Amino acid sequence: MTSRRRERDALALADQLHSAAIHLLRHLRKEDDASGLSAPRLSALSVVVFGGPITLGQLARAEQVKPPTMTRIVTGLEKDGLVRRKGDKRDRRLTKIYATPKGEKVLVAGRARRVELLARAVERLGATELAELGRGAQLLRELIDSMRREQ
Amino acid sequence: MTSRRRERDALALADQLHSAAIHLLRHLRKEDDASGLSAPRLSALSVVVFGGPITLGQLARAEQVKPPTMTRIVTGLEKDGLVRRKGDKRDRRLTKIYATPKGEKVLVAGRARRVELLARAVERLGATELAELGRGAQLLRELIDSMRREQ
DNA sequence: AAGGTATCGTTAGCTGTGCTAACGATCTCG
DNA sequence: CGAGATCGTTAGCACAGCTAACGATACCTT
Repeated sequence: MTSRRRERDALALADQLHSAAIHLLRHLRKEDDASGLSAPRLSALSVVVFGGPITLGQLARAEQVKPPTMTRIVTGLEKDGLVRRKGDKRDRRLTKIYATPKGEKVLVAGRARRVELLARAVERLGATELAELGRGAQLLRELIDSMRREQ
Repeated sequence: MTSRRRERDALALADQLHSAAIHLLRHLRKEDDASGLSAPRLSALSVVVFGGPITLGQLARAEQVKPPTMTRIVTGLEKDGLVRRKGDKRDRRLTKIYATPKGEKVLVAGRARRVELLARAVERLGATELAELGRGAQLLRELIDSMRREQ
């Protein structure tokens, strides 16, 4: 029965991916700390910087988080001057989040520091492995997107 | 300069992996919650179940966490009857952690539920993509191991 | 044998992230 | 105008991560 085998493979792979994600983040968290930004803040700031002005609710959805959680993340970023809140003129229920110049700078610097460890490890790979891992990352992203759509 | 390009590729890849890990865990956390076990507890329980009796310190190192953190994780698992502490006869400073039968059962059930969402998504892949993603997962694990060995 | 040092696990206390419930403010639509 | 929907915030809970400090135990050197 080949479907049995497929299912077992899928389960084993899912488990490996889960475990890898946990351990990867534990390593990178140390680098995040060096920049003074936690992983969730860095991730949210990244969305704001690259996704332009965005409402808090949209940001929460983008980060797969409930609004109260995003409120505090944004508050933390704002306290550090990386982001600022601005009410929407049209709909005054909305809070738009803008990246400050400092926020953009810190993001770039933080990102470089954050991925340095991982990038150093990546650089030790051969060209073939680099391509294979890149393909894996792409597939993983697509997988996550498909999970989100299914929900 | 080809090294420039390599560096840029490595950085972009590191960034993708980081982002993917964050979003993957956010999705799976919902399934973890359904089993009553958080991701760190599930991960620690898994090590105990499959890694046999183990000291708290070894468990902390295996999970890339400081001892006080592991103390609380184990306390939570013990309170749920999934694990039990037992002093080592030889070296009475050590606390050995044992999985209970209930712990083993819960791990299996929790794991199945946890990876179901991810496995469903994985099963939608073609055979080629499945193999590619498997290769990516393997490389990622090796990458993490090499990061751990580095420092 | 004894005393100093090292190791192990725990406790205490801080920060940050996640949630739900409830609320006030605002918009929308009948 | 008023009822209901939507948005962000506040309050309060649980958990996970850390450092610092401590008691208990083991080890080692004298």
